[in-house]
Amino acid sequence: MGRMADSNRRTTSRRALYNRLRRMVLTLELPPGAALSENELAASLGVSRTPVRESLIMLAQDGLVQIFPKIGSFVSRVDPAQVADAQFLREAVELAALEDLPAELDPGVVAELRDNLEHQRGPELDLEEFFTLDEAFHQGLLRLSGHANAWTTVAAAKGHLDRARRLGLHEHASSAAFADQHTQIFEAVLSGDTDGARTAMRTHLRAVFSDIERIRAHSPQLFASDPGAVPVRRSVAVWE
Amino acid sequence: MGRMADSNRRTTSRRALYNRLRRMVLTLELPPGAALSENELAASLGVSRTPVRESLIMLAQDGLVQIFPKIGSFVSRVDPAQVADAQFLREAVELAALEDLPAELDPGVVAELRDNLEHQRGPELDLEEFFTLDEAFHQGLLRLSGHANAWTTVAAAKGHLDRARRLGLHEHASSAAFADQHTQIFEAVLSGDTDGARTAMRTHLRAVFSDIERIRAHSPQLFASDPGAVPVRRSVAVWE
DNA sequence: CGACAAGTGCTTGTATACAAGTCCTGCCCG
DNA sequence: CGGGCAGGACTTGTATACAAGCACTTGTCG
Repeated sequence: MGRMADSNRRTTSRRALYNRLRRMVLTLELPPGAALSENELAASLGVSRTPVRESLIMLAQDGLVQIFPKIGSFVSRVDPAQVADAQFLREAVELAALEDLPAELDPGVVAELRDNLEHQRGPELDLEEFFTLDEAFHQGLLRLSGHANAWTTVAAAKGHLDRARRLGLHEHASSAAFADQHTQIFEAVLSGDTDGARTAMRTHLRAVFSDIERIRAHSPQLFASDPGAVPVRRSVAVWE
Repeated sequence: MGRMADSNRRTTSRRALYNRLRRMVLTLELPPGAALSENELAASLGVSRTPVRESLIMLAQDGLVQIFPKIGSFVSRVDPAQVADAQFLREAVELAALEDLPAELDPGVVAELRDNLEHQRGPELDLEEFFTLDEAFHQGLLRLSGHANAWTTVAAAKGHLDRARRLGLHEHASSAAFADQHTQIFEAVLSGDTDGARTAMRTHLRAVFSDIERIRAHSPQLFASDPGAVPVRRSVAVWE
């Protein structure tokens, strides 16, 4: 997350573009490897190259876009190394948060989490909806431990991980299993069983991770083999 | 760390500026709160506004610079909340890494760490030198656990923490005490005493943190009180 | 027929001009 | 003397023009 760089009321078009493109990248609407032409984007969005270009630079800073000078800009492929890093980091942070839980849990957040879990069991659950709930659940746990802001830092480094997870959810909706794991974690937290919560969390996060490995074998073209490799320019390019 | 966004051989002037300004911000050569005029920078560096501006946008994305539209760009003040976040994150990651140490430690890295610690005890130690050694020491520990890359992610979020630490080191050189703590951690790692290493690490990191709190009371103007507050434009501005 | 080379169209990088907003200064008027 | 308002000097935001480089296409020559 860009950590709210400008922070001003007036929304500049660069910022709007950044948010929009970022969402499109994270939701895979812009798939890994997709070419992002500054000219095309500018024309289709009705602005000049400048704000487009600057928003791409911001996304590149997030690691979500790669800019090759004089060649082109591309949605970065999911980098397994970065996914692993983000996974390790996330596990470390979430487990540390569980160790840091106060004796008295914030009842508001607890209620919110309970509500969240109930929704997760909903029968007709859109993948995007589940993803949002999942995100909110984990963030809620961090808020319980008083480290809400740390989540935004983790979220910033989580771009590659999130895209990989989304790929996993797209392929086989295993949301029910994840919902069960969430419930297990939550109940351990409520009963004050820190060790149990940590174990359940570890199990959960590793399940997510192995899901990703499976996906990688299945759709290798979305992953980067050599991070330095330059994508070929769409020659005959089916592309739309 | 910008995670090497372009990754190409040819160094663009934007990238050079980014690296240069970034270093200046992190070393406090550009102190928190300093105004960064695109025009001034461009003129003094002999380039146009474009690369200057774009490098500032990258720094803003890192949270090291704040851009207020139509008002100005400023080196961001050290945000205590972000420092605390980075501290929590760092502790979580480094402790998790200690739990992840392999049975057989890489002898090359071990030798490197031993060498590093020896240098830390050097009599005439520049603050910058100590800081570099400190950084290398912690990174080395992460490499031992096989999570070298996770360090770069942590480093990216560590900007505010690092600047606060540097402030602390500037005020009273307590490097000797830190060197002792480093040695204690290292020896616990070598002897396979995971719990001892974790305890020592926790003690060490918290000592660093309390150092920061002390500095904040001492030099509050370098810290942000209200993160959303807009700096006043230098009116008569002593400024240089 | 094959290989090489100029050409063409794309890309991003940089420079510059202008637009729009903010803040301070100083004049003018009550 | 004090208040208000206009102007100017600064800021960043956006648009546009041109420069430089890469990749493919195509024509030409051996």
